[in-house]
Amino acid sequence: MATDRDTVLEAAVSVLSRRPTAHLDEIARAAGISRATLHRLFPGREALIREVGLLSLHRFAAALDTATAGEGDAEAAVRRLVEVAVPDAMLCAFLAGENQLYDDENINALWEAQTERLHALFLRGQQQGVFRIELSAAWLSEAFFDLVAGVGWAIQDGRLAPRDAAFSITELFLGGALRRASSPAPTPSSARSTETDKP
Amino acid sequence: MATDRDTVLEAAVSVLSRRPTAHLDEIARAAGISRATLHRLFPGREALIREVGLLSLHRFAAALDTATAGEGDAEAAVRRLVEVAVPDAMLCAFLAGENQLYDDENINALWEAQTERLHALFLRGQQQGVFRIELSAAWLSEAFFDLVAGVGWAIQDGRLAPRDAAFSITELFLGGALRRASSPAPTPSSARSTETDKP
DNA sequence: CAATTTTGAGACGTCCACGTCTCATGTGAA
DNA sequence: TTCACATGAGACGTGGACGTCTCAAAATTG
Repeated sequence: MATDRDTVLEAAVSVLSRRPTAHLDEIARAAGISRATLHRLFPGREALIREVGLLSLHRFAAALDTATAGEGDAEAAVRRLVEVAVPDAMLCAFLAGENQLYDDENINALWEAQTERLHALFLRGQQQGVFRIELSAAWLSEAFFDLVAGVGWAIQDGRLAPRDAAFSITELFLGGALRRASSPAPTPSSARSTETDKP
Repeated sequence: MATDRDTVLEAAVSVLSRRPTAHLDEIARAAGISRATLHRLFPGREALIREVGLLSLHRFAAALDTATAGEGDAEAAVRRLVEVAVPDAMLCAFLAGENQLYDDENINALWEAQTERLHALFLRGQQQGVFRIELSAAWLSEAFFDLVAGVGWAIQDGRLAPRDAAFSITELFLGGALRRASSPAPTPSSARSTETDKP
């Protein structure tokens, strides 16, 4: 049963995303198995968190695939991506917290690749004229991933209902990222000047 | 020199926010002091991270204070808050990652208090009619903090220029949170229904 | 039912980070 | 200069998590 490993890994994520220093006992108990079995599945702690990272990255890559994030209207692509990525939001939360501390070259390359795909999506949206250009595509990618990760944490802690997650992300993010048809886009230079409160 | 402790704590944040399992050697080196001096300043690891949490919470509370987040127009309050909170974004990143794993009752109470202040700000904005009501105030608080934390990480990793941080957060977040004057607000129920891509 | 495999529980030994100590060096004040 | 104090470097003991092992119980398979 190859799915058994994934089940354990998902349980590990739910623990590690909140308490990165959790003992293996705790992770094993969260997965419903004994510490011995955990060691039979994964040689050690290092291997475990490495596989957790890989699973998370593969899941996110799969989300980008099934959402066909690289094709068509960028706004629609973002909506699809959110819908598909939210179930794995906790894995994204783990990635956001752990970020780039892996020595594994393979993992870093995978991470870079997915980041690049996200970046390309928002860049395409800007070229299509649907996303604002005052906000850099890099920042849009960053913020998008932060919101997905935040949703993962919030759901785990019971602060957000899972059924509201996709709607919440989509509305908030697109509201800030989409270029409003009517209003002329403010230039970054004009907006950067320290604007005070109200006229 | 009371500021010495804070300097060390800030250095500790920059390490711990990215690698929560970092050894004390690493933290000491990041702070430019020896492990012995680190132990002289803080009795142990537990005390260190506890004080890091306290510093972070106090800084965020101070940001809410100096931004007078509890008064006046909610939109202007958010703009002020972003401007003041961004310099301490890394501390928020630490809080976001560590979240609620403290046994200390004092810290948890402090955390709850600041969360409540944020929540009240967005609730007030909704009552004033400036913030969208389809997005719950709880979610707005959550997302706001996530973005600030994300900016902290991004700045540390050099993915975002510090001078762009406040503008990026403000524009993206307010763009999604502000109620657009013209368009009628979509109801959550209508929006929740699985909307496909484009008509 | 019998045989095989898998799992859980527990007992070890090992290793490393932590906490404490001492001592030499460096720094500031008298 | 001299003294008092703080700091850095290093050694040392300890505790606890980790990794490995064994054995009994349970599950699966025939």
